[in-house]
This record gives sequence, C-alpha cells and structure tokens, in this order.
Amino acid sequence: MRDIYNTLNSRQQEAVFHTEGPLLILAGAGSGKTRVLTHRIAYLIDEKGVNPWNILAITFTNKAASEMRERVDKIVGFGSESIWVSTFHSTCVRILRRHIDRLGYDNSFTIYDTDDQKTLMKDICRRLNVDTKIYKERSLLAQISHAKDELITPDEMEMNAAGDYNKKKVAAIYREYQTSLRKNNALDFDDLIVKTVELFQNCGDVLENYQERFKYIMVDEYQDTNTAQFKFVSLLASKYENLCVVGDDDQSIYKFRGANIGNILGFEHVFPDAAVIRLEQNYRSTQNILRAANEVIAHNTARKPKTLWTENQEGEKIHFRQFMNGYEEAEYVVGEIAGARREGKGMYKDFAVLYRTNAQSRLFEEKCLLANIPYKIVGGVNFYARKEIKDLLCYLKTIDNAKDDLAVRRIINVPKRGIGATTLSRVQDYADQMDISFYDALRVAEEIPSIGRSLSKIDGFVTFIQGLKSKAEAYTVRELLEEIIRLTGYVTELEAEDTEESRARIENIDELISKTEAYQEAGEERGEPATLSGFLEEIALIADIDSVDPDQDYVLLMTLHSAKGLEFPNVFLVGMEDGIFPSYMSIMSDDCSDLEEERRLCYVGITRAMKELTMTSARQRMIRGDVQYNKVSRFVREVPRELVDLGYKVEEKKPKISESLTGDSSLSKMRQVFAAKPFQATQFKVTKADSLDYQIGDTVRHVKFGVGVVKNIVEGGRDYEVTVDFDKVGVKKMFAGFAKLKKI
DNA sequence: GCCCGAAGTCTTTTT
DNA sequence: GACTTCGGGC
Repeated sequence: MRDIYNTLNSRQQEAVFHTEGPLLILAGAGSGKTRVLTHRIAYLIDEKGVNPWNILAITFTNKAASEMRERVDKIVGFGSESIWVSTFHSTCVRILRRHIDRLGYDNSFTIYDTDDQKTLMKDICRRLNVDTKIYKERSLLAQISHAKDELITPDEMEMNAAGDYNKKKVAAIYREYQTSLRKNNALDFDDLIVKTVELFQNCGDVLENYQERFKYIMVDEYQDTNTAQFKFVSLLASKYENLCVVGDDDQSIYKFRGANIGNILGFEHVFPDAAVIRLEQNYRSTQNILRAANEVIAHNTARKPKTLWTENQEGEKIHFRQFMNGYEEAEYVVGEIAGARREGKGMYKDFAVLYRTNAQSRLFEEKCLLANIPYKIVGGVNFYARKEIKDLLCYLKTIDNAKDDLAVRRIINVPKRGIGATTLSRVQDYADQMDISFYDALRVAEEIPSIGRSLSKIDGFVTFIQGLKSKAEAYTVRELLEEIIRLTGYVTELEAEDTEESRARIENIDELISKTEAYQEAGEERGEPATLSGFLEEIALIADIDSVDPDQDYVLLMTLHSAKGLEFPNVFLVGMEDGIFPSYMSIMSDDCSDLEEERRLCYVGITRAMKELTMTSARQRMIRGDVQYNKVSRFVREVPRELVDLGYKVEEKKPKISESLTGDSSLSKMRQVFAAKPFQATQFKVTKADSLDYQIGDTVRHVKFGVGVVKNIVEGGRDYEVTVDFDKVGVKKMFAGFAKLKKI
C-alpha cells in the first residue's frame, strides 16, 4: 500500500478504508474532509481495484468540483479523468441531455435562470388573470420551487390544498408554469433534479444503467441536500449502497432553498447499516478562533453535540470594533488590510471580508478602489444577468432552441426593428391558437390576419435568424457571437451612445467573447466538442464563486453563504448587528430554527478564519435609503469576553485611518500610502499585457477616478506601473492590470 | 411605437 | 439607494 495514507489521522484513515456500504462522515469545519474524500478515491482505485469509471463524486459548486478534481488528479495514479466529479445540477443535466426524450422533452432543452422564470411567471399571471399585487411573482416562484424541492407535483399540491382557495390557486399556477416550461422546451434549476428523479422512477432501464455505472458514490456538503437531491442519490445508490456522504449539521445554511437537515440527522435511519465516523480535529484555525466558534454554536439546540479541537497555537484574540457608521467600518477594514499588506504580513488574497447581504459590499468596494487595493466581489448581480449579455445570449439561445419563446421575444426588437406590442400579441394569439411556438408563428406570419405592414419587418427578422442558424453548424461559438454582434450592430450602437454606461457594456461584451474563446479552448483540452448548447449550459450552471482564481492576489468580498468551504488567514466579519446579522426576518420569526440557521451561518463565518478574526459593527447604518440604529449582534456577545480584544477606543484610532485613506487624498497623503509599498515586486499576478494600449500623454479613464492624463509608465516585473494625473482626484499610481485604464 | 420622468418596490442568503 | 414599472406626451 502506498504511504500517502500515513499522513491521515486515525479517524480519517478509518473513513478512507471504509469503502463498502453506506457511510456517514460527520466532518467538522476544517477537519480535512476534502483530503479524506480525495484519498478515499485514490484508495478505491489503487488498493481496491475499482474502475475510476465507476466513481461519482458530487459537490455543490463547480469550484468545489474542480478543486476536488485537481487534487484527485494529483494523487490518483491513472484514469482519474474518467471519475465523474461534478455538481448535482451538472450531473443531472448530463443525464437529461441523453435521456429526457423519454419524458417527452427535446434533448436540446434550455435551462431557465431566475430572470427567465420571472418573465415566464409574469406571462402566466397575465394569461390567468392573476392579480400580481396579491400573488407576487417572486412568492409564487418561491412556493413552486419549494414544492419541487420536496418533489411535490402540481397534482399533489392541489390535493393537499383541500378546500384552501389560495393553495388551489397556487397549484393551478404551478401547473400552468410547468406546461409553459415544457412548451418552451425549458427546465428551471429545480427541474434539473426533479426531472432526473422522474426519469429514474419512470424508466427502470435508465436507472439501472446508471446504478451499474456509479457503484461508488460520494456526496460532499451533505447537510445542504434537499429532498429531491436526496431522492436522486438514494435511487442511484439503492443497488450497491456504496454511498459515502460527508457533512456537518452545524454548517447547514441553505434551509431557504430547501435543504433538509433531516437528511443528515436521519441518515442512519434510512440506511440502518450505515457506519458513522466523526472528524473533530481541526487543522485550520487557532485555538481562540475555534473556541469562539464552539461557544457560539453551542447556543443552538437542534444539533448533534460535538466539540472541535485543535493542536494549533492559541493565536490572537478575536478582535471586535464598533464604529459610528458603515463608512468608518469599511475604512477601518480596508485600512487594516492595506496596513498589514504594507508591513508584509501577507498578500491580499489572505484577506476576506464577509457580510450577510450582498448590498453591504458597496462601501467596501468603494474604499478598496480609493485605497488602490485589488479586490473581487463574489455574488451580487450575476455577470450573465446583465442586459447586454442576456440580449446576446438570447440570440444564441434562439439559434439553439427555436422553441424558447422567451428568448425569441426578448430579442425580436433588440435592436429596434419597429415591431410593436400589438403585432407581437397578434403573433402570440396565433401561436396559441395553432399550438405552435412563437418563432414558428413568425415564420408563417403571412397567414396571420391583420398583421399588415409589420409583415415585412417580421420576415426580415426570420430571414436573419435563419441565416444565423445555417451558419451555426460550421461556426465556433465565438464566430457565431461575433457575427451576431456585427449583423445586429449591437456594439456599434453602444459606441455611438458613448456614455460611461455604454462603455462598460462594451467591456462586458468583450468579456463574453473571451469566455466563448475560453470555452473553446477548454473543450479542445478535454477532447470534447465545443457546442453551442454546451456553452449555454455551462453559463446557466455557473456560480459566481466559480470564477475565484486562487492564483490572483486580491481581497475577496462576499456573503457568508458564498464563503462556505473556503478558508483565509485573515477574516473580517462585518455588519455584526442585530437586524443585519442575525437578519431582522430571523429575529422576528416565530420559528426559532430560523435564528439557529443564522447562528450556523455565523459559525461558518468564524471557522473560515485560520489566524486572525475581526468582527465589526456600526451604530448607525443606511439601509435602503434610511438610517437604522442597530445593537451589536447577539452572536458577538455569545463569544466569551476573555477571548475578545476590544482594541483601543475608536476615537483614538480614527486619525490614523483618515490620514491614510480618506477620499480627499491630497498628493502627499497618497504618497505616504505608496511610499512604503514595495509590492509591485512581489507576486501580484494580474496577467501582464504585452503592451499597453495607451502611453505617456494619453488621456485615459478609470472606473472610479474618472478622466486623467498618463504621466508616467514604469515597466515592473509583473505589471506596468502607471502614474496618472486625474482631473478630480489628482495624481495616482496604479498597476495597469488591475486599474483597467481605457484610452479615450 | 418610442421616450422620458415619476412613483413604487425591494433584499436575506443561491445552484 | 437602486432598480423596475407605469403612465403621459410626442
């Protein structure tokens, strides 16, 4: 046997060597569960002679999947590429792409994102004369999604409704929603799981096929599986029962999207033969951080009792600071990072700022920009949800799946083709009457009565799309996209607009183009054809966290939810205020388990930290336009006083901050900041351009600082250092790779 | 059919 | 505060 298993502790070894039958690994935060999983895979292949082809490992995010894949590649001798490592959603898509015709869908189905779902729901409400003042689209979709998480069909929902008028109405809307999805040959996120389960239940041969294929199944983050996902896994595993699930009930934070904590708490009931192994030694955090985490989570009642321990050093105390408002809070945090960086205490990527809601990112982003600190915001408005991106994607979707009415209707007038609402509703009526798709109705528009003058415009559009369709086969995705941009004049139009906004949009489009290129390359590497459907699918299933590149040196700003599974030497938990975190909703809720979920979220946050943890709060804060006064979060008070360092008085601290980092940065102050900053020589991996598209004397634009003139360019080891004199904020030095200056 | 400004709504968290 | 929707005017 190889000696790679010697580095594991005895509990971990036990988990690795237990290969047959159901196994539940209760893995506390930082207890090395990914190590266990990867070593377990290696052991299965190397020692047990299992064919890599027979192994399935499921994670929640693509990032987790690719990390696991990478680590498996490193320790598995051969054949690691045929191990199936992917997320629940991609796994299901791959299965459905091959077999969903058995359920009466077309195998080229489209995946609807939240935006698409909303548009569709709006449509349905209009059709069914539902008053959206009373039944909000959002809440309807939430109810439907929840039903799907629990594998409840429209029929079942109606039956459960009994005499309840409201519930019956929702059930009817749910039914109509499903019909529309099918008409559009589309699935929403939840359907991906639900339909796969349906497929398995209806087609025994398909299920058996996959049961034989996946003889060994592993599921990561098991505490976050919902009923549908559980059903999916247990169907797959029911033949061989070689199911290994890894999770931590204390880190269950996705109840709102249907995660059923019962799946982990009741695993031993469903699989009576299950072995249970606990991993309680933490390798990540200092003793103080771990003690704080243990103390906080101990306030929860619904949990499997356990206590993490570590052999690590005691470490520093938990820092807590309270500020007058959110600005000062952000200034402090960013100042601390800048300071630590200046003193050589770590790189930017060693720091993470974690908050409860996405909206809180803004202040930190602003301060980072002012301090010239590279950062990345994870989450918030999805890149692919931006208008210009969606427009172009809908062209691609139309080409890919002509049944997707939503996509066709979105682009029929983008750019303006002078086809109005009246015409569109006539086409829609005709399509409904004839029971054909919207696009097919357009193709036979001459048969539609009272279309009149618009006919020629519609014909123009149809010819245009048909032309693109005929090219789709031969073109790469990139070529197709560029053709669309050229023929529609999309970018030309934006260029003519010439505003701050339109320039940003063009930049986004450029990024989309490079994503098609990256997709092409990845396909070639894997030896898979880079199809249009494949590209659209990848985009639909991508999460923002997936784009975090561990080689890039930037501070990460994200929600606590996004931070799960990550670790950082230094963590800032900001906005620690009752009403923010725990959220107002959870405090007010009758169901005290809501508050417990928030506490688990806090536990997740604390345990992200390896060396240092800072919690901050503000006395007053702007929330949606008006000022709120919040108390310090109860979670802060649950950390034993002796573990906390309250620091100096805030008033004493302030001058030092404003000296270095306030917005009205006079030249001398900025110099101070930069003088002690030898960081261009260190690893600052922003890909260095071969040359810059501007030179000394050119006028350039910066996202935050506005317009300025380039004064100097110094070629550094990894990037160019550019000095710019800005109209508004004066002279600044910055790195070309990060500053993204645009010549104007 | 299209554009612009006023009013209304929202936010927890995400694949 | 930021984004979307709606209604009035052209």
